Amino acid sequence: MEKQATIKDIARTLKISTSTVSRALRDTHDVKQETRKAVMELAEQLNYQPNQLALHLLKKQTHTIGVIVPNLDFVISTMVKGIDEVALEAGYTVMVCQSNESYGREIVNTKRLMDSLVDGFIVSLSCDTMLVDHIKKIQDKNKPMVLFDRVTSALNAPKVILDNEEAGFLATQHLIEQGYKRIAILSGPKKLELSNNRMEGYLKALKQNNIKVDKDLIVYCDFNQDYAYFATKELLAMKRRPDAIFAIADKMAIGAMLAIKEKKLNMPNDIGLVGMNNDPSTRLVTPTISTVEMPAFELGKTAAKMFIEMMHSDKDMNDEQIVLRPKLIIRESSLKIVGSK
Amino acid sequence: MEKQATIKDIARTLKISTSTVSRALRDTHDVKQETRKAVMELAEQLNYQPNQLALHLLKKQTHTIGVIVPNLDFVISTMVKGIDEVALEAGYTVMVCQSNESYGREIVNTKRLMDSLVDGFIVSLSCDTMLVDHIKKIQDKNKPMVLFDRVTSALNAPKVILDNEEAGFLATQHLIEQGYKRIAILSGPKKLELSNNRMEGYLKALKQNNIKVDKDLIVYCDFNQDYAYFATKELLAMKRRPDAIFAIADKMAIGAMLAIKEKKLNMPNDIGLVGMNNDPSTRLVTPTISTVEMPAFELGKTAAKMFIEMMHSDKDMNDEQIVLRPKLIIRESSLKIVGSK
DNA sequence: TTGTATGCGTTATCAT
DNA sequence: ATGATAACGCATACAA
Repeated sequence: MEKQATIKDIARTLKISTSTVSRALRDTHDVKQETRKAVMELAEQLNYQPNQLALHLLKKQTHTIGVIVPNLDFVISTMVKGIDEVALEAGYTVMVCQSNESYGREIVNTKRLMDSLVDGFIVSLSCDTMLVDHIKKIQDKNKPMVLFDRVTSALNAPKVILDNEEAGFLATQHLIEQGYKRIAILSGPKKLELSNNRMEGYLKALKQNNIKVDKDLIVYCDFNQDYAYFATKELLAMKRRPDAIFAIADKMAIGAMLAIKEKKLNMPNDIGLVGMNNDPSTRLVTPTISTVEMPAFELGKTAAKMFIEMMHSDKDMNDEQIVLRPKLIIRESSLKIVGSK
Repeated sequence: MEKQATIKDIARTLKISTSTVSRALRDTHDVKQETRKAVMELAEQLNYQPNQLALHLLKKQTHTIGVIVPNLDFVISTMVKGIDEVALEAGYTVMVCQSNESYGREIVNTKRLMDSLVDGFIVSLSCDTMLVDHIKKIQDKNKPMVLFDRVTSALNAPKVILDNEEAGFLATQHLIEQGYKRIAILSGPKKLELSNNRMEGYLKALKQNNIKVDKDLIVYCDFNQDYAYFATKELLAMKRRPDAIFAIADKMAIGAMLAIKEKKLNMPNDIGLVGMNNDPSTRLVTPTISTVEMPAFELGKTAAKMFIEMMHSDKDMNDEQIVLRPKLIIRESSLKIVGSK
């Protein structure tokens, strides 16, 4: 309806200067009780709200965090919720931009937010991202930035991640303990370090158990159900097919499950399956799918806390890295009851 | 690294006035080729980027849209993706705030964004929202606002919604055609008009088929799997239990499914089930769950387009309402093959 | 074609 | 205790 009232309006009406109004609105001292009261009352009456834009320009900060994520699937939106929670409490507003797994989109988004809109960034890389110059630009401008979940060693920045090697190890070791011998891995895009780390956990488990690595059982896949479905079909068509599959994301595990069912193979008896992320659907399908859970909400919160700390301190935090622990959740798809075979 | 270069820096270096620089950077005429070229080159070299905050203050707009959503589940994040797409193309940046289905949180979020941070809002209400004064305030300040998906007639604003009555009708009519007689509905919170509209579709279908309404078969439920699970258990414990259930959201349908399976009832033979939203998990479970699909991405895009139109025109659009059509997807949970009983 | 002055809303510095 | 003024970075009406 009406135009937003400003300090000037108050000053004019009360026939005092804008500086006095400004002070009355904030300071406790240096202003007469009487004036202060008058100002407060009029402000209330006019429903005065300080113009944030003016403050932003003046203070050169916006109290806004740019959050760049590859998409908003279950796990990531849980992380975002964590970021949100901490940010809100610290007085920050969050701008979430999804890059849709596109490198180009990620660049556009960071560029747009960079130009004085946000104080800093919390970033998780898209699958598609190879070069990280656009991220380096953030650092060049001295804006605080924290990487989380999908990080890269090409960037020297504070990071909050899952212990992905441990996750890969847990899943694989579990399959081995259940008696599976030929364990395939559906890994993610090679560009993502997270894929490689989970794979290293897989390799480590094989090695510790003296199982020879079979290159044919290592498949690189997109984070995508359909792709995983086709990849699994191929795996199952091998002369010596795998007797277990570790998919490094539940979306892919679901794709694998569909291929396995189509082939009329029984889980866990004919073939074992473990996914990762504890996506709600893994509990709903038949059989239920074992998975490695990551503390997504906690991870988001931690990233935000780290960001806030980085904002408020001036020490170099680029070497800091917080690693959270994954947790194995055993369900039907990989649990061979003793003697059930 | 270095401080961001400003127009002043360029002016000083080139020994010309800031206004000339400003013009050279934008206008085509009114500036000598020579000067223009010099300015452009120096700007390039200094990596000059206009300070958005200054522009915001000057123009009194931010080219930012505040998007308030109750959460970021599958359907909603699909809608947000649609909003994002259109907004980006139109040169707007999107600030997504999830209210977590909390009335209080919704208020905090709108308030925070309102204070000169965004040019307007695209809003979907939280389950919990009863009063809409905080939304009315947006309108009082003459900020464009579009409601989508979860809307309320308490607000006079442009709206983009699904034809929820039609959705309810489609689902119920389908169940009736499959021969189900005692059809229960798991409806959502009464506060949400969307719940009531879907329910009206349900009632309409019953009426058209001369089926008497049984109040015991109408259950109000939270949008939540667990709640639906317990509600369904109660329904199934009735002396004359329903032989079909329409859950107005897939999350609830999943809850219902779990209760049905626990009771060892067969879908679709002993009992039929239809959900709504076409959540990916409905295709994964056994049996697959019939559902009513809404064009979520399209709905988001439409809302954003409407918002942009509202920004650029000054005609009163408060009475506009765009209604999108739902689509029934029949799957195993409700399809009785003829003679299969 | 270019420069000067003013303003967007606020706070901080320096007077008074 | 309060006021005048400058500044944040930019655009624009008005002069020249």
